[in-house]
Amino acid sequence: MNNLAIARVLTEIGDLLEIKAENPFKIRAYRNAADTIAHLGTPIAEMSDEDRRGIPGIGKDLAGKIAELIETGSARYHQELLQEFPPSILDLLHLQGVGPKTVAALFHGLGIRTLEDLELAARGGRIRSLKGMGAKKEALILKALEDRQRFTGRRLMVEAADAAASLVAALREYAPDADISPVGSLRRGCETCGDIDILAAGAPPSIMDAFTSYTLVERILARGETKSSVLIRGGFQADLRVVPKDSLGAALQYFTGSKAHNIALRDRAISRGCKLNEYGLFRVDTNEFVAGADEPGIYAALGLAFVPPELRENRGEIDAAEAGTLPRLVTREDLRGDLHMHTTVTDGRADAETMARAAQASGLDYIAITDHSQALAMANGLDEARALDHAAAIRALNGRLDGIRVLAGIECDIRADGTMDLADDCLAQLDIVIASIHSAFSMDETQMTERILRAIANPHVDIIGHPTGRLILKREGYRIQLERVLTAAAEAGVAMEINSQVDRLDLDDTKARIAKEHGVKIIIDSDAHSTAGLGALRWGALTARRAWLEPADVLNTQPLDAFLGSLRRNRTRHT
DNA sequence: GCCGTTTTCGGCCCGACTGTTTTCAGTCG
Repeated sequence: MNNLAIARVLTEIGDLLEIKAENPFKIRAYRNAADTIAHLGTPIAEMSDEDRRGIPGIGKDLAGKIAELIETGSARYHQELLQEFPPSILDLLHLQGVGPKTVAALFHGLGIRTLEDLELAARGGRIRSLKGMGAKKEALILKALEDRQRFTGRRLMVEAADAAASLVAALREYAPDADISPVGSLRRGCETCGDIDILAAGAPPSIMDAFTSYTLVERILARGETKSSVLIRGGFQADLRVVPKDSLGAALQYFTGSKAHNIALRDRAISRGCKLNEYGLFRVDTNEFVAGADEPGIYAALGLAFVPPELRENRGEIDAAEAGTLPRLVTREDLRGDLHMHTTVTDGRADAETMARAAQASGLDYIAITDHSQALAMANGLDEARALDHAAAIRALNGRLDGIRVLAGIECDIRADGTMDLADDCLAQLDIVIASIHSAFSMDETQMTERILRAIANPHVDIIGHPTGRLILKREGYRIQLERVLTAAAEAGVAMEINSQVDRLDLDDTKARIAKEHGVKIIIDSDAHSTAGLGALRWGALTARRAWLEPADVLNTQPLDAFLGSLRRNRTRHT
């Protein structure tokens, strides 16, 4: 069983326990563990029992259940719970406005087991026969069933960012003196977002009207003095919170999350005789306001260095903030070059010169043109002769450009057997080579690992492109033994890419962090297929920040000469 | 179920909004 499968079982146990009205802290323990394991990076199946128990939030009991899952593929405790409740009942729990208490009442009171049962009962007016439920609740449930398809699940960060930007612009126009900004997972730079959270500090109460009457609002879920929720066209839920200006910092902290980070921070507040909420940090005994006007003030009052939003996942950042060892995170502005892009010679939409001028305008000092190799026939991939002609044309381009340097490279396919799609003497004549997999995804883990190891062993390969091949929300990455790949890359001096395409972000944050721990250097690049595509670097940089990367971890933060010198092909060989 | 330079037992984050209510439980983030 892999980490995600184990996490799913633990989450399901948590959900079932909640319907059973078990101890809420026990439920939290299961969910915490599920979240931790889902983001672990290394396969928990390969860890020793002792190492597993060293993971925060995993104790004797959970370690036992995890071992049982790995050894037998299921857990007795989980199966026992499923004897009590049919698994289809969990679908009910995921409806908007339906929680564990409602699910339990529906199941025990009316025998409702499925979404179909629920719809029939609601239409038949039978829900209102239950204690604490009325006609409105019935209507709410029917709405939730209706919205289920359109408004469930997470979406790509870029879609949330776009939707949030228009909404924030509209609100700022309404209340120009207020501090209005996106918070939540969007501010943390998460690769997907489930909803859009917006904070308005110092806005007049009437901003709620501006919010609920925003042109794209389809339905109002809640409307209060300080908090409202709406569904907007395109499938997002958006929440607006209003606080006084004095509470700006506390509210930013509170609504940026994550939940796990906030719980840990409030724990810390309690241990220091304080209480932390969205209005500020207060002494419990005197109710004295300690901090809250600005966000760094909250962290300082708790004895912590300011934690950048991207790190707030309770993955070690609080200890690091206490010890003063937080990284100085890389920024988009630190990037001097972009080493992966395509032109009209293969499947891009602009020629090399247009791409170069656009890159220069975006503040870059150097780029590499890396069109596809021949295996990608549908993209008009290059054979050796065309690749070398293209390289000559790219180098000639430098004579017409001033202030930006263009490198001649290739994104060369890694064939199924691990050999490169172009001959070594061709690759040797280029300035930079990215090796990527675009075919035969469904190999087993060992074969796929050997395939990439063979590519790393080729002395002309500088970078492994989108190393796991995942497409966010669409396709899981191919299965590889990441540790082996990273160890080999570190030894060979091959860099790993963070591909900035919004549906790739590959390596992802967790894996890029592990790469850094293995001493592997990272290259953040856009994989642009048009001039607009160059803007994607922003998302790659966010992912790198979530991976705790500093400028020194990222090769293309360096000036051109130093960058070239750090490429595998140009490094002095140690024998 | 986890966790402990106060604790191996007794803690475990916090507040807003809704609906069905005469004071609050349930849900959500």
